[in-house]
Amino acid sequence: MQNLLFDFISKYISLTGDEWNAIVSLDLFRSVKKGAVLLKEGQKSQDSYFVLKGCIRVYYIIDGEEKTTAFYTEMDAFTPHCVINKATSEYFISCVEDSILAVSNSDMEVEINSKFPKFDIMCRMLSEELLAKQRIDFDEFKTSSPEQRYINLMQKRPDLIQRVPQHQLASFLGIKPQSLSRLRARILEKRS
Amino acid sequence: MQNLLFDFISKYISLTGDEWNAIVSLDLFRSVKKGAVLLKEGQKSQDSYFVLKGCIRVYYIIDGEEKTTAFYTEMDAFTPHCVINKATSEYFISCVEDSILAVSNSDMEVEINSKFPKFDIMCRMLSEELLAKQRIDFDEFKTSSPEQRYINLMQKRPDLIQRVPQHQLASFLGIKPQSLSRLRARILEKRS
DNA sequence: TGCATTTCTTAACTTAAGTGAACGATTATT
DNA sequence: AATAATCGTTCACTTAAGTTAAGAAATGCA
Repeated sequence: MQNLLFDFISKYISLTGDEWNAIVSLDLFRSVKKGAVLLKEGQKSQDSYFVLKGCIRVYYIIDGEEKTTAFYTEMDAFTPHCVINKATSEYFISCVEDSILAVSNSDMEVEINSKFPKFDIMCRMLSEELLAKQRIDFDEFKTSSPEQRYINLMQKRPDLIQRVPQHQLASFLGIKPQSLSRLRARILEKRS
Repeated sequence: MQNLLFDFISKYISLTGDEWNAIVSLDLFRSVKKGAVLLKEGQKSQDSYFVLKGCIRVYYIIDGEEKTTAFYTEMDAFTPHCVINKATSEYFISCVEDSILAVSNSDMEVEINSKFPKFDIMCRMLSEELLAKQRIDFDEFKTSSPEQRYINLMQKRPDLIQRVPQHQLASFLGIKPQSLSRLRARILEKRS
């Protein structure tokens, strides 16, 4: 399981044994049960996540309704907004499935980064890449209809459709669960 | 005008005279006329932008139609996707108004960053911040209706409504120009 | 296992966005 | 200054999403 993290980091920088040992010694790995809430609205946190196995989701509660806006799965990295701007969280994070995560807090990161400046470079590369990628996702969302978004999702993240409840998928696509049901029926209709 | 860039950088790191001189000597500042196209779909580029004055926009041409997805105004920094992943651009960038930009290319950045590692830290902080901020914007977009999005825009970026053509605003809000007209009339109706 | 809760789907109705077209108003172009 | 092109708005009509409600299926819990 640790190998996955090693492989991920190796995409950005090459690690010496010492550097890798420093990471391992941080004891980052956590098993988390399905349904567990990692962060609540209004809480403060310093934790960043890397998903080794499983799936976590970001959701808001607006007028008593859950609105899911993001899913992170295997090999996805995620630092909540509240960690960056040192405020209280505007959203919840919970586990969609039993998951294994690498959880690092910002103190650890400051320490590791000061010892190995290479990690700063990695973090920069990673967040620049994620920023540009997310920009494209956002653009795609803006420029397409709910039906197109669902079809895109089938192509780009087909696993999500299987492993995530429909009502969570719906708000992820920016619509209501009933609309998603209807839209799926419409697509099946067309295919036949 | 240069002061604006200095102030911006100072939000992240403190600069020595030498460091600031190194930046100034790069001769980054460009005047760009309204309507000028900075990047075309299919082109390669290494340029990142920082807006000192004016406004630039990102747009796609889909089925012959322009779809505007982003505006960058005073004190906004923007690195196109194609610079990060070294591919050809999937979108256009053009000038909404006569503008003054700081344009840096990645070679310069590599050079400056290797001389002054501090800049790597700044880039990391900046892109982490932008990533988290954009995540919130995306979430807000997903969880609200076109009408709510427009009302949000009135509060958060009222200048955009004044300085940008309606049809560009419309696709920025994920709708057609006619719908934006209608929606604005609806809001005025309610206020009276 | 049985009961309760949650989830998904379907349906009828309402509301708002998409579409195509027309119209002045503004802006560019020659 | 005259002409063309673009832009913003309005309208009538179509299409799809939101809403409310109901029922079936799946899930969780006792």
